Amino acid sequence: MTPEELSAAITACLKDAVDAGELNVPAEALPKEVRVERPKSREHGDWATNIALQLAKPAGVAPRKIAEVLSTRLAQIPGVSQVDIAGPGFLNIVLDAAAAGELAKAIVEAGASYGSNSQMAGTKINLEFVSANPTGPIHLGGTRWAAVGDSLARIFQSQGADVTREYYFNDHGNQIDKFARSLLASAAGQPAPEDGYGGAYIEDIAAEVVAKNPEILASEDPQEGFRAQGVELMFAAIRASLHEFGVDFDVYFHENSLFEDGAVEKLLEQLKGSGNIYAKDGAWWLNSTEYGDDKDRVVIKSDGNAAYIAGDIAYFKNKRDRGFDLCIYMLGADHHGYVARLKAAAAAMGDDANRVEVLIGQMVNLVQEGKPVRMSKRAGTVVTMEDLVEVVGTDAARYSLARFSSDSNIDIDLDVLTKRSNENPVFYVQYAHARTSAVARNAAAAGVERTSFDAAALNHATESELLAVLGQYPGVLSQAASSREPHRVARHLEVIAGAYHRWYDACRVAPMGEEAVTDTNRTRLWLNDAVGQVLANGLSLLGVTAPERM
RNA sequence: GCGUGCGUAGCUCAAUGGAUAGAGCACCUGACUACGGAUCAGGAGGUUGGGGGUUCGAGUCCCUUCGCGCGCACCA
Repeated sequence: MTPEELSAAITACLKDAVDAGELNVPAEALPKEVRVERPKSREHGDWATNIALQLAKPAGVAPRKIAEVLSTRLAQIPGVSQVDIAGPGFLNIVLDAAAAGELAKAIVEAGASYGSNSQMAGTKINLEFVSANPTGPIHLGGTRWAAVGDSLARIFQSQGADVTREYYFNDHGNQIDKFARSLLASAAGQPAPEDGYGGAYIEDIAAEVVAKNPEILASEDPQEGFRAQGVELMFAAIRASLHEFGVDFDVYFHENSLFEDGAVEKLLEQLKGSGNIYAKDGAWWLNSTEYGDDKDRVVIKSDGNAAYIAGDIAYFKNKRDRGFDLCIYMLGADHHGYVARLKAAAAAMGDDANRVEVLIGQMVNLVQEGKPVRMSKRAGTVVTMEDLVEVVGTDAARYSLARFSSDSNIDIDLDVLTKRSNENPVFYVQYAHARTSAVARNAAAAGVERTSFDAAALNHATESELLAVLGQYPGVLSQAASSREPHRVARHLEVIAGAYHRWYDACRVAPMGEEAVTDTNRTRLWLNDAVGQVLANGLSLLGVTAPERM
């Protein structure tokens, strides 16, 4: 029995009790679904619910009274062996070993689909992340969004959503001009411009452009030549790093394309007629304060040119025209001022601002010897995606960035990265998976096969614990999707790995020595394989491999 | 100044308003000469920055205060 099944059964009991007049609760106070939790202490049973506490106020009855009414009904649920009322009114539930054990078989039979769901089916999501300007390699901050964003996309997909990963490729504007001037300066043997870009990669790209076009410095507009080809090369390098990192975008959207076909101008003309845009001081303004911005923003400058935000509006319209129901933007904390204006951009189109969702993630800090280190090219403390992958590998890099909540700043210690990478919990999880493979190999060698299955044989304390955390996995995925928090998946895998290691320590799968193979051996193999399956499923959502040997 | 996020064990971080606040690392003590010791068992380590409030119940919600990060352009 899974927690979802138990939850559904309790919900039905509650409805029956109300229908039978045993409880007087207004219909609107009844939850659609009763939440079932795993108690921290084993003394509180396998599962617990606080439904009686929640209904006490609307029903106007003491919580323990409600608990008493429900407990007799819950005890009738097949598979439930015991129901206790504890504390202020918690209902603690103990399952039959057999009912709990069935899960092992169900997981193996579900295979890669265990944990999947169709609750987001029919939702077409545009998930935009990274979107770093092609003026340099991807830094640690962008690397974090690559790991988190790609995982989130995979988690959405596991819940049935239709997800497009999108990279907004900014190739229009003066950041790019600075980049082009920097390349030109480097090729001409001059120092980098005042506000330009330095660093070895500029020299490399400039040299590559020159190698391909020996005459470029003497051409009519060398800066334009460096711009066009430099951006191309830089972008190819970024794509290669991302690919190496296991992140491939479905759409690389060029900002330039919004301007080339006059879409922005056309759009601006339309917007002048909408109620969300007004003229003042010779410019046109968007009423972004309506959406929480601290001031309105200029859309068309007094010189008649489009301001940056005009591109955002056009881009949003473009996404909606492509059929996306929900446009999610993952941005760093240095862009949190954008939330209101992106929502205002949607509203300016006459669209629902809730079509826009902005996820703000906090920064990655570098630490060395306990002290913060500023990223500085000069000091050699810029850490790029490639650097990170080179030192710890893609698996450890992705895992260590995805296992933290995006709401927290995270500190990455350069010393830990370079010297003690095996401190990363990814190895704990991967090792557990490799161990399930080793156990399966040994079982096969001993003649243990998944022929018979006796759920009641899974009655050891570590087995009850292991089954419980495996049962929580689908709920964790669902919550990770709805709260947009991939780190929950990683944390839960660590819990499963821990429970597995403890079980391994206590319960053998293969028989010892000359002992005969029993149904217990076979049943435990189901459980072992179920764990391997769940760990593999979860790791794949994080873009991390599940090795059979380490 | 305004906005926003954060503050939890020595360090890095968890904890859909639930019961005794948890892991990893570091430290200490142990484990089957039987499926891989990248493991397991145990110990020590906390006034969840401080102070109020709401609630049957607060690390979590509200107010206040302190500290840190980030942002506050007719730049893109």
